[in-house]
Amino acid sequence: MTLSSSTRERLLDAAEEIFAREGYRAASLRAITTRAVVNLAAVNYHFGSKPELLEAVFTRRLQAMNRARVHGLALVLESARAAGRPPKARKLIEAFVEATLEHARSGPGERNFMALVLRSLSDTDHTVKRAFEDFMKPTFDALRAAMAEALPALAANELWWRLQFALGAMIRMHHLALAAESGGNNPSQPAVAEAIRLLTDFVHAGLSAPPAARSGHAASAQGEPS
Amino acid sequence: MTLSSSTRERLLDAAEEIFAREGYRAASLRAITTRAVVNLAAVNYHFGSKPELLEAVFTRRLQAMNRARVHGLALVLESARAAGRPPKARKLIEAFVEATLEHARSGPGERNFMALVLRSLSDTDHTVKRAFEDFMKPTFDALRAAMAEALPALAANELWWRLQFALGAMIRMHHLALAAESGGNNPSQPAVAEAIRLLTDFVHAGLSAPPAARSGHAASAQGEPS
DNA sequence: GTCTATAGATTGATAGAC
DNA sequence: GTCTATCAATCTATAGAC
Repeated sequence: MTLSSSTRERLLDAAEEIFAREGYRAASLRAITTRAVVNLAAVNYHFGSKPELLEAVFTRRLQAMNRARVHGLALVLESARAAGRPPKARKLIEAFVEATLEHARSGPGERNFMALVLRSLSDTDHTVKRAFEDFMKPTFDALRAAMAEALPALAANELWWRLQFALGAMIRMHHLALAAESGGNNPSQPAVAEAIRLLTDFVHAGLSAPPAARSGHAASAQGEPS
Repeated sequence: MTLSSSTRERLLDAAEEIFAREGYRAASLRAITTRAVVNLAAVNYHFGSKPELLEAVFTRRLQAMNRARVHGLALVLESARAAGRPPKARKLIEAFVEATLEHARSGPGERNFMALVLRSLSDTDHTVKRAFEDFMKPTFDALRAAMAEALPALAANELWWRLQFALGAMIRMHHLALAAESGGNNPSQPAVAEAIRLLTDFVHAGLSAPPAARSGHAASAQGEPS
């Protein structure tokens, strides 16, 4: 933890790291302030409370992260439009996955933040859920809109679910990569690069599979609530 | 919480439920003993400590759950062998997913336990990780062995990753179903049934996609450590 | 803005009567 | 086996000196 930055930022860095490693609930303000080499009372002075500190950690990096992903999608859409043809599903997946990983590796802070995001995806703590609620949505919507152009044959409901499955596969890869990384046994960089390629293949095949034959009730055509 | 069962079992039931809902760390022994209508000191008397209580919760249902899944796979393998042909990947997926869901719905206790398993998959707490460590492995190995017969063209490494992606998709479906279920807005039973069918389609397409063209280094042919 | 000191609540665990 | 009572540790948050 560099002492050159302000107390406020050192607190955000330390919180990001410890929330990611220990989880929101298990992380104590004492551990965070100690890591930040800052007085315990500074949290209350600068942020007010522990929940507000978590919120500040999120808002600091969310914009940049989502912008990187949506930008990656936009590039693919643009070049497809310029060529007068629909975008390719595979290109969109690659853009999304690569933008995410590239951003997550752009610095140590971003790396910690990615770990925190991953954790938060399955954290059921009330505070975490609320702070994280609107995070995936704009990005997911952008992905869905782009993918709808690439796969016009899919019903809205079917596309929604397939994208959720794709997200699940992607999240699992991140989990395994992160666990191997911090778990001591180094999976070596090439293995991760290989995994990304395998992920793209898998997800692409799943998304591009022929639409399910409608077996009766078409009532499930509308998207999910959330 | 029925009062007809023993103190020990009422504690296990209550712990299962509250660990699943609040998470291991956030769940207090007071909340658990209150729910079980049992004295606070009973936890220490019957199990010794909080970690040991968690372990007892796991071991109570693990066997039955994994047996149901492995049995589902075995049935498919058997009938394929009887017919003298390799098993179908789709049948294996269906068997695995259905055995899991069927078991998870076989009773209120099993339902809670499934929620706890889901939580534990991404819990980074030391105690939870240790208690959960060897849980997925035997089942995953059975799935991998069966699937290797169905998809002999895939390299071991590639099959390993694809199965992990498939698991990720499955886990995500469970997460969404569970969140919708406990989140008030009822996704209606048919929607979940539809999701299972869509999941099977997605996963099957991903698993059965043609093997990746080996792009140079064949060093990644061995399976992952864990 | 940063510090010390501490309030106030909650936790896991246990001693000892019954 | 079950109870009451309580210890010791830990937590978030805050009051008030500097």
